[in-house]
Amino acid sequence: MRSSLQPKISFKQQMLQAREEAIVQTVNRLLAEKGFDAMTVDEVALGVGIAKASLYKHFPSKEDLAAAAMVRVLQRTRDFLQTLPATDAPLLKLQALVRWAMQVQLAGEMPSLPSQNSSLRANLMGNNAYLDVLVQVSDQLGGWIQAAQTAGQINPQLPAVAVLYTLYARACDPVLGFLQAGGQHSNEQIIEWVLSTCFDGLIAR
Amino acid sequence: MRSSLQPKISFKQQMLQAREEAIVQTVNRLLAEKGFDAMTVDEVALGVGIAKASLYKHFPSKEDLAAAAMVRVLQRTRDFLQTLPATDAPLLKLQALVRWAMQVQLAGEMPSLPSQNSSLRANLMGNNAYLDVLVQVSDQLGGWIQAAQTAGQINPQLPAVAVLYTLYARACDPVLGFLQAGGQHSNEQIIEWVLSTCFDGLIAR
DNA sequence: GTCTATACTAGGATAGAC
DNA sequence: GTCTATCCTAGTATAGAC
Repeated sequence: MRSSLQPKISFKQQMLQAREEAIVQTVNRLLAEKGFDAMTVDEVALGVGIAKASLYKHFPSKEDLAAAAMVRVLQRTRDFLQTLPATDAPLLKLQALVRWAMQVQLAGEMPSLPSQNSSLRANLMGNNAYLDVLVQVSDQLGGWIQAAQTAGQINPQLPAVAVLYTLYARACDPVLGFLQAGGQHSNEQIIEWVLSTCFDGLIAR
Repeated sequence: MRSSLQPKISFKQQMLQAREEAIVQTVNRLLAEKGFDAMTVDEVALGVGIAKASLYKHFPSKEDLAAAAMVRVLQRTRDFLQTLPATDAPLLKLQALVRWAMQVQLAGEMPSLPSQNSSLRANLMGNNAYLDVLVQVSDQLGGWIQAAQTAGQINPQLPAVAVLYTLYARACDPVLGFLQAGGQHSNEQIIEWVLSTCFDGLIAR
């Protein structure tokens, strides 16, 4: 009985999920392009090709739209981390992550939220899907950071949390965009330079 | 004849300048606290203690208010650079600058503008006072950077402009605020850590 | 769950008197 | 140049029909 109904339900759910995925993809692009404040819900609706009111049936507020995009990018991050060979040294994996995140940013797919906005922060802190995946990623990275410090690869004098924040910050470093705007260098070249400043520092080794 | 009138004119001008200085100071604080988008002109007027319309007699738009705050902080920067002993090594002066900028940020006095906002960028690019002092500071720093690279102190493989952007970026690095929000460490300690990641890198030396 | 049409508010900017 | 009062657009969110 139930099994004969399952396909229909599943189909409906798939449609719903596909629609929401389209929405979140548009939000992600707009957040990367213009940031949270400059992004308007009208633009999102236009980009998805549905009415604004329909958007609000899926997500109850603009903040929730942004949160969904953040969840998505964190899931992509978590998935990427899982593709890294367990045999690689922790430092190598951290560098791979930062390189990957910079590629995402230069490809215009890294959503950026204002770190100051309070209503947005409150919403995120009440969003369990967001908190869950953020903790997952942070735990994974935190483990690698401590291992790399114990192995003497990453400066053990730095608190692990400072290292973690630094890595997160590089993922949305404005330096990338500035260098790209100059138009003089390839994305690959830019990424290697910023990677170098991040891990090796400005001072010559 | 003229000389007997000068005091009165000068007094008026001084009052004007003092009023505008008070405005810019308030704008600076609000920009540091909440950023450009979240700052409202009403708040500025309230903070200064004058009517909003009066504000618009001094500055024709919100963008011009922000520009004035940026000019002010760049002038402070230029003045700070001039206090550095000419005998100091270029690298030492660059480190002193970054340390100073971080102190300013942690003191809540570093105005932060969204690097994406287009109307704001257009306004800044048409503001000669801003461009002038920006060029002054950038030229000064650019000279030190190249000298430090020639001396083999700063990694000569990096383009000077990449180094310059990196220094500017550290001045408004969100990592500082995150670490400060943790409430675990002193401002001095936080600054030394971020300075270390900036110049020495994450990898142990 | 999608649409059109609209409510409502915040916030940048201005009018006009003094 | 300062004020009070107001305009007006943009933008979030919702009502109500289908």
